[in-house]
Amino acid sequence: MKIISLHADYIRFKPLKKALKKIEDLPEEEKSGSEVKEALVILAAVEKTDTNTAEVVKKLIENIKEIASQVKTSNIVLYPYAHLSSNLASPETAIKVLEEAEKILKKEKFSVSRAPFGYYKEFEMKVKGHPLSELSREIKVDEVKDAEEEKYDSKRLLKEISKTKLDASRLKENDHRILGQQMDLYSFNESAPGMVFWHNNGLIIRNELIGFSREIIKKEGYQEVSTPQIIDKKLWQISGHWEKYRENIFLTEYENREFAVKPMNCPGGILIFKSSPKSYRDLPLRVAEFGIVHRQELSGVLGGLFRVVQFIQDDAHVYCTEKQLESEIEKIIGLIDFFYKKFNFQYRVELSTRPEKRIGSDEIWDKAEDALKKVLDKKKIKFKINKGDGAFYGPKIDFHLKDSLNREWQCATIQLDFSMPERFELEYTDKDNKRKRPIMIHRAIYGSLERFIGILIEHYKGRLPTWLSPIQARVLNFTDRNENYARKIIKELEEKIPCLRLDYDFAKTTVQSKVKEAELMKIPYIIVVGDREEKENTLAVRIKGDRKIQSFSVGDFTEKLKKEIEERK
RNA sequence: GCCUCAGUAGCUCAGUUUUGGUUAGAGCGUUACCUUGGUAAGGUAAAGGUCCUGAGUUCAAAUCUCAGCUGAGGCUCCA
Repeated sequence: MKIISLHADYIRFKPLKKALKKIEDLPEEEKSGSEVKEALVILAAVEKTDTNTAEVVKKLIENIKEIASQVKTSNIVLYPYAHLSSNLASPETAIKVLEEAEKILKKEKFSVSRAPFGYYKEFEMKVKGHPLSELSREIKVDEVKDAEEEKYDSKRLLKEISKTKLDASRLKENDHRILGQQMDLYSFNESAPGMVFWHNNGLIIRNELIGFSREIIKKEGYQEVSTPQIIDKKLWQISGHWEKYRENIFLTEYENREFAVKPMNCPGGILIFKSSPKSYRDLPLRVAEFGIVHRQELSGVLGGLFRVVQFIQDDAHVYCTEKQLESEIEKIIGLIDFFYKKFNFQYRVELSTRPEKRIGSDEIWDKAEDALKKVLDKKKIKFKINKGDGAFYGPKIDFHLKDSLNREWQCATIQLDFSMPERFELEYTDKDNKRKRPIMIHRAIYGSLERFIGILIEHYKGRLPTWLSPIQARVLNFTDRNENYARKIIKELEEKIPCLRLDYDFAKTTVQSKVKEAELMKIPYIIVVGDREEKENTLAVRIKGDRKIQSFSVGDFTEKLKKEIEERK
């Protein structure tokens, strides 16, 4: 807000006609204008930046009071004067500020006149010539200071972010939410609903799964990329997400530009595709991204790791020609089957076909659906057809897995897409030197790492394969006498298997209690050493909960464990 | 988002309605000390509580009322 204060012998003003259409008519007594003597005239312009009107008014009053006491008058004239600024607030805001200021000044025993807002007015005044008779002031509310002044009590707020308490009354014993807590994998907090706080142990599983995927897809000829977390709204308008998916998108802003927190990875990936011209020799182009996405979901659908707001997709986009389509899909189905067999998952397949609202010709849809069907048949995969359930841009194959309550969750997905290449005008130069449009395949194998880990935990009842176990082996000593030998064993194991996740428990309690503790953490290899082992230079190992204890030489055990981890078993 | 249910110590739970009432209890875990043992809980002691948050009713609220948050199951939608 900008003001000029003028200390005048008198001011006379009279409204002539409305300058703004929406302004209400003046009451009769104001139509003839008025005259104020010995006045402090405040020419005022409220600006767009004056959003915190309460603070602005407060500061305006402070300024007026200060000047009024200096020039020794109590007659204030508030005079709207738009010409002081080129960045005016809305008339509503301006009137609000001026009215509020008038009210407060009157309470403080000033005599206040307010010239009508939104009228062309004629005015006449005689300004005194003393040093304080003409002053200009800029009234600014400091945003940072403003935030500080906002009253909050951090101790009280701390009370509000209590830890999330799980109601396990209807859950099975092997529910991932119960096991996740027992095995110290992750937690939730009400301050971030639907978002996972990964503890060290859980993050190990996530990283191992990603590592496994990286290794496999590299062999399959994939590149890997990473795209920004927030991207200008424009991109989502181009992709169509703005219309189709808006209510699920988190919005933010940066320097007066609207940004969307990405709900999907594809549009970002497409920008990489477009960053350089493509040739038919580049196709099929397989690009993977382990991308973090955020989606606003209805609060009632959230649940454990199965349905979350923030998750990582093992996403990939394959850009290919029509001819390559079938073999690419076949490859992806093979890949999904390979991954799911690795975990002994029984999955159910659905083929979703053209919906009523769709883009693309029937011919293309025929081709696309046929391609998907053909590959499924060829692979002898049983599937259910979900008529009309495809995406608006193409048909899809979904892979479903079951949880401990026998509910099905969609994990892997293969989606054909003719829409994005069109909207983003993707092109490659073909053999005949003509520009052609590639087809895009979206695919995810785990689907979301979160959901997949939830299913994994329940599937294995917490007893994960060794390569995924957060703690792969724990060394226990029988008595203090055996601690040195135990440390020697640890050193040897760590030297021979550098990536081994090994820990120990030398607590001065019974072996039974230490074994129990280790079993609760579902540690696959519990290595116990006592006088006997020390004497024979062996290890007594409890393998994957088996009560029959096996004895190994250190060398044999190391070999076995190393092999198992390397082969991801 | 809607319907139903739940939230008390790090974890699992008593206590909460019928009946609001002194300093909110237990087991496990933790810490200290004792115990030196052969594969899912060795002993003793101590520490540990925002009774989800806020407001209301009341002389008095973990307990009653209202609002909100989070979680669970279901509906609907998705990976």
